[in-house]
Amino acid sequence: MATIYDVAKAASVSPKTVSRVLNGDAPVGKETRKAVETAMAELGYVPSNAARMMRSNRSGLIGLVTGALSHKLEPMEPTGLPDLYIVQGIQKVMADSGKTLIIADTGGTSAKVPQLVRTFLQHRVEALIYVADYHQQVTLDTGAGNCPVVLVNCFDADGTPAILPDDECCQFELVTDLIRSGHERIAYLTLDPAMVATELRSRGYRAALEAADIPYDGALEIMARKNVEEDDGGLLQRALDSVLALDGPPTVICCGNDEMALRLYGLIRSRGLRIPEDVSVAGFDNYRAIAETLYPPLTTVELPYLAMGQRAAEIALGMIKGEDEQLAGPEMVPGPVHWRSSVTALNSVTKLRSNTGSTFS
Amino acid sequence: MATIYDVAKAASVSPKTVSRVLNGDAPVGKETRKAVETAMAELGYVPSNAARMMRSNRSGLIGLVTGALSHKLEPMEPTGLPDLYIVQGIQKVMADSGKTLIIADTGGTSAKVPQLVRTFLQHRVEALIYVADYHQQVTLDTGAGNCPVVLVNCFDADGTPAILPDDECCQFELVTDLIRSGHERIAYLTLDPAMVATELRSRGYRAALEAADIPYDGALEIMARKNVEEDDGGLLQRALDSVLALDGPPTVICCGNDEMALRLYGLIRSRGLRIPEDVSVAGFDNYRAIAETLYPPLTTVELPYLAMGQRAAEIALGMIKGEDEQLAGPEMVPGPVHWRSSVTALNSVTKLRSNTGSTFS
DNA sequence: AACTGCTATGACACCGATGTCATGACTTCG
DNA sequence: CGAAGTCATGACATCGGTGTCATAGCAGTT
Repeated sequence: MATIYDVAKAASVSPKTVSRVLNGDAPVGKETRKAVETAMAELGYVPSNAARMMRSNRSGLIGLVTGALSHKLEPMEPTGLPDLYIVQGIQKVMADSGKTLIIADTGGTSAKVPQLVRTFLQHRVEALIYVADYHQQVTLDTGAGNCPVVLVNCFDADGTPAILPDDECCQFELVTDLIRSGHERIAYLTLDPAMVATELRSRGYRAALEAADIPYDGALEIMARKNVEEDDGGLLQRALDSVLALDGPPTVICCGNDEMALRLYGLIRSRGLRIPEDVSVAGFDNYRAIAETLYPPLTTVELPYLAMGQRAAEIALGMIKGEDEQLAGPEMVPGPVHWRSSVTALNSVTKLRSNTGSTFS
Repeated sequence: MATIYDVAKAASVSPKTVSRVLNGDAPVGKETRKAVETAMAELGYVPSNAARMMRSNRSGLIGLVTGALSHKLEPMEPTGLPDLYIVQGIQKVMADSGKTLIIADTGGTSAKVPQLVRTFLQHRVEALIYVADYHQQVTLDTGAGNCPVVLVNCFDADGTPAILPDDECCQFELVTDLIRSGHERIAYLTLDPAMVATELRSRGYRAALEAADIPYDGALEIMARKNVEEDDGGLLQRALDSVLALDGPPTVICCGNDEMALRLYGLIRSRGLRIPEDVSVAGFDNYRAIAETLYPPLTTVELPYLAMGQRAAEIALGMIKGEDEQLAGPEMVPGPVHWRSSVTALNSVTKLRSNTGSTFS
């Protein structure tokens, strides 16, 4: 690989002059510049980041630790593929800032994290971003020293900057939209309560009811999914039977995620009911392969993973620049409701329903 | 950040001795070693890869160019998320070899590739891997010079080493398994013929029929999906009607992918038919969120994305080591059939069907 | 005793960039 | 015309490690 000295020799100038052409930080004669550029092209010269970094101490690298690449091997997927969208958001912002992402995967074992962080520090990353595969609390033993750290889709007890999906707000918006469409008996089949998101969404569900002066009916909110092998879908089936048997059966059923909704479609139809004429269904995650492919297409909420990734990247960049806007705790990012035909309007003023609070479609 | 000199001073030894402790490439006295290790721990010393690289010329970095992170923003997803599994496979092998992955995303614009490659070369990556989001031909203007390049899920005209899914073999295995189960009238609803995979799979389908002495009936093989906005699913509906109206209707319907199968479930049931009692269904991709969630679970083929990634990484590592086992063209990797209850056996000798050719379950 | 061989360590140059400072040519101004 | 300022360029040190070679101490050999 050609070095700056080779180029200098070929162009009959000093290495420093080549450096000046490269960085444009000092005036260079027209002739000289042309000679240098020719030499560079002929030799296929590409400057070495390593050498450059030794003086400047700026690696241009951002370290990203995630389980995104491995967690899909696990049998249980609590949600869709949030982390990938997050990584995507981060990548986009970083690329626009001229930073290069270096990625390491935990392989599902958080014990590997310190090792991975060490590797990153060896490469002198300018910031570290940790992306979790679902909304959870973590205890990160980074040993990252003074390297900026941002958590995404997770938070810790030490007030490390964190970007989180606003599960509560999302569920609130969805249920509020349902209420605007005339629904009042709204069932909610929840995910495993062990998940942080479950509790948050439940709050959003209740808050929306309360805001509309609809009394909360505990019989309508049922846990219908457990993250254990024994849950073969039986929970969902029983939950459905339970709410349908109520005196005032629900006109719409909210699901903890889109996969649950997909199963529910089958269960509802096998009971001879139509969607949405007899009962409406709403999901969560906007898992498009499901939500858009189902018939009728599924009304669901999109967690703002892409936006979260972007925001996390912005925060990280800010911390690199030393801006003191360091948020000392979690920042919640809301996401939009995707209204599709799996939910029918019970009143005629459908148009009242608008995309409140959504920042993107 | 502490340097090797700081450590040397703290331990009252020469920098070179610290280096020896780090790399274990020469004997170091017990006492001395302990002193150095203590100093390193106290100072939180992490060696700089940049400095190390300047002498050794080994960056420990592997460059990965992909559209994996952005293509899911596109409205049309021809297949599942193959590239992610590929990246996962690569990551795993590279991590095991102590290499760090640096990732850049094309953002869907292949025009960005030269720029990305340049960045990688600046970081002196030891190899470049390009991952496409679906099986296709590419023309890569890398300008990578003498840096090893491996293509995954795509190939070019120059004989660059490439790892490809064996679409033909996969479809062959699936159809052969169907035939073993007693099916003879096997419909095949294909994807857009513009895709490389479509033609290959079609060949596999016909080869399986031929191997079993079942005459090929063109009326059973219908294009049912086009990658254009106008295709709202109408093609699939008409294709289904068409095969069901035949004199000898199919006993099993193969789909170009799992999403198509998901839609087909709905269409078949809306015609009052049961799956698999009245007609069996098979998919393609083993898109688990769909295949395992549907009721009944979907028989489908898994393209060996993970294995492809691993293989690509191995090839790349081999090229780095300078091994001459360089394959000069594409290498095809087969994948396993996942047999689930969406296909019924028409004969009683179900047990004949075994996981032929599958290397993993 | 002189020599060989091994262990443990340090001095020093070097990798490929860039920051600092110096220098020579030329312009501009009082 | 001489002083001051600008432009274009180069010499040299430096960043943080590692390769090479030298050296000193201490067996073991003959």
